[in-house]
Amino acid sequence: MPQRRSPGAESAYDRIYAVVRRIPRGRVSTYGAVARLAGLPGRARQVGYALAALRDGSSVPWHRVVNAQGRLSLARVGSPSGITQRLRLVREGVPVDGGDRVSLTSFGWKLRGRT
DNA sequence: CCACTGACGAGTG
DNA sequence: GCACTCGCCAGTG
Repeated sequence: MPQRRSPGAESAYDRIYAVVRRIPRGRVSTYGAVARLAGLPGRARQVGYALAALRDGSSVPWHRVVNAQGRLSLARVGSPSGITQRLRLVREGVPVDGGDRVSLTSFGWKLRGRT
């Protein structure tokens, strides 16, 4: 093991993963929102970087994170995982249109839990 | 150390 | 809705 971390000092990645794990099934959140909830306002890019570092089989529901426009960024960059993301979302009941977009208005994760 | 890239966001035209 | 700019930060060469 490389280095031991100081107690209470979690890495930014750990906090990001912790937030993503809290996104309810059938709902989606955005990179910016996750960053903010993780205590990293303005660092949405780092959220994307953290998710990109995830491996298959991780307990982090990364497919529930889309960009601020409601688009599947993964599909936008032509990544094959975009198909997986779309499939998983639809399977959870989140409709994805032909432009790889989801309605944040209806399915965006709101802490208020309004329906 | 510098330049470039990338699962992003907000602002402007 | 689209194109462009700037801000942010980690990783790579």
